[in-house]
Amino acid sequence: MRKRCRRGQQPAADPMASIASNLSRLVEPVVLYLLATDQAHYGYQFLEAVQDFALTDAEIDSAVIYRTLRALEADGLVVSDWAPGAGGPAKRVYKLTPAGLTHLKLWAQVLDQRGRALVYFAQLCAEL
Amino acid sequence: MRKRCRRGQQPAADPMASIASNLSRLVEPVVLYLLATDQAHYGYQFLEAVQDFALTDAEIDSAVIYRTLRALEADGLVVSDWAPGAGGPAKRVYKLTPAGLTHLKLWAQVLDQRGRALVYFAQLCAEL
DNA sequence: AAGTGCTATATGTACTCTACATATAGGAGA
DNA sequence: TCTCCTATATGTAGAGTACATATAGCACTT
Repeated sequence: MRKRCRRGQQPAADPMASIASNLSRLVEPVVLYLLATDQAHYGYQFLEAVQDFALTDAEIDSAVIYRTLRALEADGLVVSDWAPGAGGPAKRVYKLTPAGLTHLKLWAQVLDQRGRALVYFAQLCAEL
Repeated sequence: MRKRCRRGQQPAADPMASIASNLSRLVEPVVLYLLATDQAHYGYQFLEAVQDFALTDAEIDSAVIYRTLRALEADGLVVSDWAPGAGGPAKRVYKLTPAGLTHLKLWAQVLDQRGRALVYFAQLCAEL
């Protein structure tokens, strides 16, 4: 059988997880939200905070976090500064810009709409 | 500004649409559902049926439909047969297999879960 | 001094999904 | 013949991601 699972690791053990792995990770909106609520301010911290966040149950890759943050900065949705490491290496600390907050609000509207559509679709399927 | 929009066409005119375009199209479950409910049986028909279906408001590309159907067949979730064209070229007609129906039910569970998470997340953002 | 482990950022590579473009072909009607 | 609608298919490129790897600071142990 062809590999249906973009993200490997599951040896077809859990079909639910295998399907869920095909959904977008939505790292961008979660990162923006965590910044907006002061729950995380630099890459390594997001790595832990995002896992707790239930938008996806898959483990988020650190590479994705770091690249997402850089992309957000390139778009002016966040800004960064280096902070000396407190008992460890230096951190690149991020702050949300006004544009970033606006962007998060847009994400919220889109995700609400999409979420309702998904629930509705699931209900249609359940009636089969 | 970097191109945030994987699917082009919007000239930054509608930021909502631009964000929504970053969401997965979820063509696979919709195709399975349309097959299960006898709403479509071949590629060109899915092309129209999928547009009406509100899981995504973006226009679905025909290439995606055809490749999705072939992939589903490679996995044994659907089977196909050629049917002579009624006033037009021949059609490759698809049927859902039992495995395909099972797969759709799994999709439904995953999407219900994900949908609720999205709505919840949107609500958290709205409280900002 | 060297080794281990945690913190922290970053890049290289490969794969999937998708957008957009293009190719092919049958049939109907002008 | 030309054009249009129906119908399937492939080529290519970009985005998002998984997995692997490289780097370095600091603390603690041996």
